[in-house]
Amino acid sequence: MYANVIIDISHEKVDRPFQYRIPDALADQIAVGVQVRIPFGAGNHERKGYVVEITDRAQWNTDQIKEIAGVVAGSVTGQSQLIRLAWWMKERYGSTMNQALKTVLPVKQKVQKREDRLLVCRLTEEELRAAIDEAARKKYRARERLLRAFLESPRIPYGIALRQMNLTAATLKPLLENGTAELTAKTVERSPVEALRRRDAAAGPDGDGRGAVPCALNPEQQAIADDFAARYDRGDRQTSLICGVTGSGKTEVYMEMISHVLRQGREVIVLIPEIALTYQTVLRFYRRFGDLVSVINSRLSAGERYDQFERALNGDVRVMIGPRSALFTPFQNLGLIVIDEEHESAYKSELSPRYHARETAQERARMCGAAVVLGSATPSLEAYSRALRGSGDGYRLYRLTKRAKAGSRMASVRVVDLREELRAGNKSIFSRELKEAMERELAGGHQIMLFLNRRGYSNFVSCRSCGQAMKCPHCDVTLTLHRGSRLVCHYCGYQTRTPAKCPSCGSPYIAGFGTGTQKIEAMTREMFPAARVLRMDLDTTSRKGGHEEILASFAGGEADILVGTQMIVKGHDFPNVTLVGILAADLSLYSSDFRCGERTFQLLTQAAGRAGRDGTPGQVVIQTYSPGHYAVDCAARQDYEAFYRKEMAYRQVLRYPPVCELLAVLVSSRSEETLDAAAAQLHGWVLGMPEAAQVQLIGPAEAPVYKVNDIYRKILYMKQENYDILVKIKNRLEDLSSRAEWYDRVMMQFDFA
DNA sequence: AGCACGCCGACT
DNA sequence: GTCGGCGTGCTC
Repeated sequence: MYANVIIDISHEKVDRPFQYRIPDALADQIAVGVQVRIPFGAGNHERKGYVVEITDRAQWNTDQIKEIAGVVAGSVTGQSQLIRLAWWMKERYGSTMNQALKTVLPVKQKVQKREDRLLVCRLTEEELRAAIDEAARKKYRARERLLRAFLESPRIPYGIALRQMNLTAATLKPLLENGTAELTAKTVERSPVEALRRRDAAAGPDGDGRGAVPCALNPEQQAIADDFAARYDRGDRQTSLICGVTGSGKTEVYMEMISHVLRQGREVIVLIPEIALTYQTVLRFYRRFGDLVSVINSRLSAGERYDQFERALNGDVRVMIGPRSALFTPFQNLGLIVIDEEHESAYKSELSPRYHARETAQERARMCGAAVVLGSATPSLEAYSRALRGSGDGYRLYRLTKRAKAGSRMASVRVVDLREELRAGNKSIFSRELKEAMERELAGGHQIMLFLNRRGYSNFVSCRSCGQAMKCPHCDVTLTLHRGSRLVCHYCGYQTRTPAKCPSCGSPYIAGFGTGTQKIEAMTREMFPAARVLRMDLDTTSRKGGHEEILASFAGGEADILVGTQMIVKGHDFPNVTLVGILAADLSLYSSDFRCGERTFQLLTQAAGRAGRDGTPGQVVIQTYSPGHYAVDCAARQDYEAFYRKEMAYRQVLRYPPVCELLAVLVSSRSEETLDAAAAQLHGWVLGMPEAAQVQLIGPAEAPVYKVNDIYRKILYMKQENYDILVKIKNRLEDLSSRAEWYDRVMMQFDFA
């Protein structure tokens, strides 16, 4: 017997199967998907590879075929379906087979015991605060950070997991010696399900966990679940799109569908964007399905993730919840894939293969006869247009129009024109209307969320004399001002201090511009000194668990105002929030991405949905310089249909997806001349192809950020209704460029939008 | 990717 | 005469 093996080298030249003999001793261990050790090349160096096929036919001179040296310990067997999925991904997204296999097949890492010891603080709160002040005064930065972590740790009073912080022995030792802190042998649970069980021991799942007690659905929800079940039973596997406003109870419908599929002995994958994958979300599934549920998230180590996959393979787990990568859970009899918040951009991978979870889920489902259910309050144009198409390759559209909770009303939304404010002499970041509303709600003892859509816009420093902005020496972007006077490049990580004099004109008048969350927080405190303000952004959540801690403390009423970026608007329930302020709706509106209108609409709609969910009427104030823009206007009116028609018209005119397929070819090089030559040649090649007349070519033009890390970048776009034609062109370009003179000095990346 | 083979310049 | 530069080509 022979095994066809993909060698673990991501290079086009060796990205094809190599055939090896299976020694008798290994015959029972080798199956498709197994990782093997094989001698490779003239030096017979041992490398790893994936078995992708087993055959009794030698496709090579038998005397030249080498033997498999061994099986990599603990590799997964029998996932031929995932191998086929990897092949499809390689073809669809243009990666190497090796890269596709790596994303699809879990690899068993050394299962390192993650026995975190707990560091417990022995001080009272008062003493702790004093100790923090002292550390701050003496400028013991590491110690201050550690002591603050105690204070901010709500789960176990003043206890933190040791590995949570990068502690140096020098910091820790004095604290242990003077009795400030103590190390306990108690381990901290790493597996989210373990942690869940522990934290929810009292609540427990309803019923016995197997087909447990369902909660009552309203007639609308029930009708959808029934229709789905009927279709499922007669083998109809058309993709479903559930379109329902925030709070309309999509999750209950998913659970009913999941129940139905589980009863047929099949398994289920539920995809949720990482950012919404919180304790509360998972708890709902756990309550319904108990031990059948498992969760994976990015915080799990590779080994822990593997453990969860192994449990799925053994049948110990039958519902897997997780982000994009959970799609590759090795279930044997997968019956349903649910993708919640289908429109989220997190479903598109940034790494090669740059797959989209929605498309890949549909392919996986097709392979094993499973159904796909998508859900969103603001569906992607791709999904909604297919839902409107109906039969054929269209989706089955279900609508949830009522809010599930009785008495909850939609928020009232007001749009404030910031240009008017400026004309009226108000230069503050708070419009008069927002300020008044905030004062009113604070007086009423309610909570407020302030949302800053900061993407693509942040603090920068410029010279007031010559107007020159401080730029990264390696990239074509302005540097972002961080805490203190640190200037950071968000593309390459370059850091510097704010110079004392302008580097181009020598003027000492240098100042920060723009508005970041830190600044908003400071201004909020200034304007409302009595209010307790909490900030949530990348800086405050970078620490593990920081995200949930902040949300938990806000939900617990420990603050009146929460200031933050995108992450505060994603699927959290704060019953006491009656006012949501969107400080600058247009910040994401004018980027160079053709989806910026869609993103803005989704973000604003979601932010607006945060207010007034529990019977208390909610208000939303949207501040903007573009009150007339349809993305802002439609979001204010909570009118998805109107937005869809406008946006679709725009895509139609400019032939953007989903009207057309779009292929972006990103070429980059250290040398501008080489880049120009390569881009020009690519352009020429496309023009010379027989399909040239049918594709719309744009560029090559400089990429939105032309230089990153001292590497120059250009983009060439191609539009075509027929996806296969673009793939053909892509393959031909790859082939031609591999023989080009500049091949090893130019990077090429293909991305299907 | 890595490693061999192979064909031309400055050294014991 | 030989050691070593890295250009081209192959890997089951």
